[in-house]
Amino acid sequence: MPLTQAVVLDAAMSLLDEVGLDELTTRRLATRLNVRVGALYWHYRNKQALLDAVADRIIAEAAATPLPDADWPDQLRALAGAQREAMLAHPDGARVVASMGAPGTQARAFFDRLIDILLTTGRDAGAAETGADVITSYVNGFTMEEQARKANLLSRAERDRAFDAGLDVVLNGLRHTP
Amino acid sequence: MPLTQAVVLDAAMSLLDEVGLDELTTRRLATRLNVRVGALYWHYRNKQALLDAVADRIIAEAAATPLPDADWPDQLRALAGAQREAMLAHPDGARVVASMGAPGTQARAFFDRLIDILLTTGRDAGAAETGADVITSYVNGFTMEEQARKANLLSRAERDRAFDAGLDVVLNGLRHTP
DNA sequence: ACCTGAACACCGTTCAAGT
DNA sequence: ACCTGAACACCGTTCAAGT
Repeated sequence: MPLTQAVVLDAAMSLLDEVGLDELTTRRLATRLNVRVGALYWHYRNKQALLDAVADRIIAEAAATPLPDADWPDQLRALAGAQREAMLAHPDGARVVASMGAPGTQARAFFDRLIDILLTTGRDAGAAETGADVITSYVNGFTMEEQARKANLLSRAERDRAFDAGLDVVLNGLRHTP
Repeated sequence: MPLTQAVVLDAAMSLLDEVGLDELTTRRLATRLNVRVGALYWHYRNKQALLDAVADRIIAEAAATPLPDADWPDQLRALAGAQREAMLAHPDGARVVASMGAPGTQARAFFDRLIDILLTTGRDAGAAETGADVITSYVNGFTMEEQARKANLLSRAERDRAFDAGLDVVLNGLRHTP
């Protein structure tokens, strides 16, 4: 049967999981799909478009996480944690997400969930956006650093503690910023 | 005269400034230095080692910023702002810093300045490290996103306001976290 | 010590031509 | 509509040999 965007994307995801971003090449991907390289360009305009789809699929795992029946800081904690998990679940996941050319549907959906929670705290739209920005910047910055440099130095438990401690600072900031 | 690490690094910096990270290739760099590609490998083990040096030089601009004679939140603000400026001053600066393989002398020096300021607030070593981590994660995460996706959508003034608003949240968090 | 010459094993992208 | 064949214009890295 012919290739589809979804089939190419699935193959790209498993190639990423097996070899990491630097070895995720269009040629390897084509070989894996039993197709010549040029065929990929019928389904994705270029490699970056494919990587954007990969990023959005990673974020989809976080965007789908159920909200706990708890207060807003714990809800934000759940989403922030899910976003970190989703990126850590794939080699170079944070780098793929950070190098995204344009936010996809899932990225927007995830961001909107943060906004919605923050709006329940009596913030106006601007303050909610600031809050969502701080959280995503912190999560992406932390996880990028973690995956690039700390994963082989610190245990997973130590990194979890560091992430949670930093997130507490951010959430305390949101509590005390109008 | 023969090449040195410093000469190669200088050329790499100006090539980055002119063409960006994706076009900063060892071959272009060699051409610019009037040398064959292989010569670079006498001075740097590989391309990543050179990029690490580039990253450390970018951070050097922030690490050298003078501390204002102000309270600790304003001092942290100055350092965080300088780090963002340093990355924004070069195309893909945030991506270069975030993709750093190992922190160099300047990265450590910058981090230590954050730690020192946080230690003046009565925090213990662990809490100071958490604080420095939150700040660098936020600054790197924000600037990465900014340079990759927002620079052409929002004006510099709008992005400055967004950065400052988020930084205020982080600093309020530090104020209200023991 | 420092660089050249030359090779090795790759890349991403395009596009006429096939089916 | 979807893919092949084949090319174009590159990559990063290594290393014997030169100076």
